[in-house]
Amino acid sequence: MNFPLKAAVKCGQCPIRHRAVCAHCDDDELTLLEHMKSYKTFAAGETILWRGDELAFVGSVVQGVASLSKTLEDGRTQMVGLLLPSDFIGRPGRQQIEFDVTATTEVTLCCFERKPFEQLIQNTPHVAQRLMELALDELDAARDWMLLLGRKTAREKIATFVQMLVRRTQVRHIDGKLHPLSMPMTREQIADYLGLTLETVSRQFNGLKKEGVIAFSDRRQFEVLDLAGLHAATGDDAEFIS
Amino acid sequence: MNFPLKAAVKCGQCPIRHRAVCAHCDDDELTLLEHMKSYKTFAAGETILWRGDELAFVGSVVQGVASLSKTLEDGRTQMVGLLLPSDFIGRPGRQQIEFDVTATTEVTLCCFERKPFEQLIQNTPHVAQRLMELALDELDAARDWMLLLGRKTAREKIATFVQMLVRRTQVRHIDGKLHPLSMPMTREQIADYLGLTLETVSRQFNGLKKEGVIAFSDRRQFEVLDLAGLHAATGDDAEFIS
DNA sequence: CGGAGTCTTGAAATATGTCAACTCCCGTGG
DNA sequence: CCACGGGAGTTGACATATTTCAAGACTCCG
Repeated sequence: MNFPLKAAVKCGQCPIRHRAVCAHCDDDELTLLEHMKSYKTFAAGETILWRGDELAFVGSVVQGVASLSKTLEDGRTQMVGLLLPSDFIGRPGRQQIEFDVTATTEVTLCCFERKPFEQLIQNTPHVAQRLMELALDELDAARDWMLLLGRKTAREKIATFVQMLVRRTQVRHIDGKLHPLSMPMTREQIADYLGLTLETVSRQFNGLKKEGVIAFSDRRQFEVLDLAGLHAATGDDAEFIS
Repeated sequence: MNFPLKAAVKCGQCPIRHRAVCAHCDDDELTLLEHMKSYKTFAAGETILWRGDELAFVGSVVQGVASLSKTLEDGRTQMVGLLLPSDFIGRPGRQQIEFDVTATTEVTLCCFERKPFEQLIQNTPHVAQRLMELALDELDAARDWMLLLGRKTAREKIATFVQMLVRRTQVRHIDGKLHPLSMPMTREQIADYLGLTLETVSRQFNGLKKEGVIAFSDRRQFEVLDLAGLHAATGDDAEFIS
């Protein structure tokens, strides 16, 4: 982790201004936050927080991807959350977290010290409310993931994962074909996210490739050729696709 | 569902008074709630809410067990939450839910109409705060369940499930042996909760029985003979057992 | 007593994991 | 510039946990 830089970017120009914890803030509130915030950057693979750590700071992901993961006695691990830009780390009233937070790619966080931030929440309903919304969104995502982990086949898991990437990284589509996307994680990380092994992940990607649903340029760059085919491969009930 | 009975029980004597959404309320606030609430009872197996339903009411589980579940196109289903007494159904700002809510046993709910309840939240920070705490608790539970679904073996899943029952139903222990507990669900429901088939659930219960970890009196009544053995069988990291 | 739902148990099928070899890619250092 | 090395990814053969299919046992209730 490099040294915390004091507020390099004005909140007004921040790329996550309208989606992060500050989304509902007015200008006055934004000024308050601006004085409290500092940026921290973590290299890919670096651990941001360890399970059980005293939570010194909380904050939003500005750039890059971070992940939450849990580990069993014998080392098996499961990702329990993927944090993309605008997602928040740390919760009011929790001094510690029961999972590791790791930088999956290089990550930039907009951090606040926990104590002052919690005081701010008391008098800033806009922030408290947004925090609630973010928590509920995470809960929804967690429940979708439970369905995936408990009941989907390897193929469905991979298709769902790709579909999520498409949704969460805003991309333009040109006649049903999507602009190139990049996998923000290694096969092993994907495996830990989907409850599979990295070999199975590799095989299923190649399965979808052979069927012409996706195409790889690079091992990390791909595009979706058949969006309908992708949806069909997720196993989800079509009636409820959002 | 029987007819809603108007506030049969005084909040002061309510069994979930100190844990439900009203936990932090003072007497005045409680009086407010008391005028809004009504009880509804659902028989075992009855559906309380369908996925996609307009959410007319929200409320707390007073008695019994309800479950949240999601279903795939072809009918595979996964429980994504188990609601025990004091747990809350419905979230501020959400008009609908994206899972089915079903009564697992006979369930009594303490209900509020959604619209008035949401207004009440605005002026009652005690309720809003408690709602946040409950949501965060659910998020924690969901993440533990993701680890279970993605990475645990059938045996570990069953052991974890039993452990959860022990924790969530307060029971006295007598020299490491626990008073009889009852399974609140069928083998099939347990299977849907754990991402297994009912046959596997049955086999694993019998496995733990043969090893003397648990003992069944009835098919639904059992006791834990070896609490340490149970913990060991969950696969969880001992250092972090709470 | 009969029947339906629930649960158990067994044998066979299969999806995914495990183990191992090999390729590809990229950066480093001589 | 090339050789080297290591991490990441692929592919194959085999092992196995869990599912699937099927039959039968138990239990409650009309």
